[in-house]
Amino acid sequence: MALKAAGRPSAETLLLWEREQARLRTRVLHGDTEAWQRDAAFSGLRRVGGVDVSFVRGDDSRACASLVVLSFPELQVVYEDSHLVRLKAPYVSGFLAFREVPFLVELVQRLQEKEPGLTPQVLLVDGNGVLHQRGFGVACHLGVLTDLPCIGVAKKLLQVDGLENNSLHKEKIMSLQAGGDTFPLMGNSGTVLGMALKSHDHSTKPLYVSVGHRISLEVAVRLTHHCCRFRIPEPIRQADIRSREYIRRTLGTPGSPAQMRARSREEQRPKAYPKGGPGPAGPPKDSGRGPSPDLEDLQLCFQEQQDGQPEGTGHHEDSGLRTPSPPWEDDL
DNA sequence: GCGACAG
DNA sequence: ATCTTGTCGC
Repeated sequence: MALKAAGRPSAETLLLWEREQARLRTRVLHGDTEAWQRDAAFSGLRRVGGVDVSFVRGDDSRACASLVVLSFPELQVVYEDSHLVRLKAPYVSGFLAFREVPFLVELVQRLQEKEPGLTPQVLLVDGNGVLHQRGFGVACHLGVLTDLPCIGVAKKLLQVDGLENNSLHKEKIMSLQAGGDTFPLMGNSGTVLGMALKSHDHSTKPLYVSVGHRISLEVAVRLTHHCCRFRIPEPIRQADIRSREYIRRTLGTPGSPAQMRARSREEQRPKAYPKGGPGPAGPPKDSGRGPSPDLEDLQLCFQEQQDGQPEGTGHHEDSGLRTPSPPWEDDL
């Protein structure tokens, strides 16, 4: 009865999934249940978790699930667990949780067994909460199954209940001024399903924050903003970076053009230099350099330039004069 | 046939 | 979700 990780689930499966979502939905706790959520400075909040799943390009059944815990408000990683997993369900919009959530629950359980003292007081989840076709996105699903406060943070607007990424929506985005600015996402039903959040001053694309479990929308938005050193909140960003890094290091990307080129370069070059140091025209690369400034951040910002609008200012022709706020820092 | 489509 | 180019600045 094991589902293939690729291919569309049958209509019967989708009906079962819908019933499961409806059943679990009754267990969502709305509103703030923790003392720190009521405090203007989040006093008492010490640990914020983030989860993410990264995928193997050529393989539709393997992925890496990561859970990280960060100190608050410092946002330093104090726990990480990355695990290679075998996917059992395909991605279907509206049913993301059935693909990812089993592994996320397992990561939380492992943490509670090994390091219960590091259990996060709130979890930021890549995806939506109640901003969902049936009001039960992955952040609600994970929240109910773990009973941890959860916040849904999506990078794209899920167009449900009349919400549309149309010109009016884009106007509202452009009207956002400073980091922390928001506008409500009101469905046809008249309910506010979530908030669009400008996560920092120079971010073009907003985040779409919605409630998962045991937290109010206002607190969810304010906390998400407090977690943003760059566009993506640090807990999710660290989980993303670490899960991708795990895949890159263990599986590489066999077969990809870039990997093939990298491999042939690697084979032609001697791995050790027994005598003369680095070969003929080999300037000593970086000898005593400290950790170079977040290389990962640059990758994220390029991704934004891809799925975002081409951002007409992305030229380098305006040399010399001014360096206002480079458009490519959007994801930093 | 066409548009939509969290991750 | 995944891949991808090249460039500036410290």
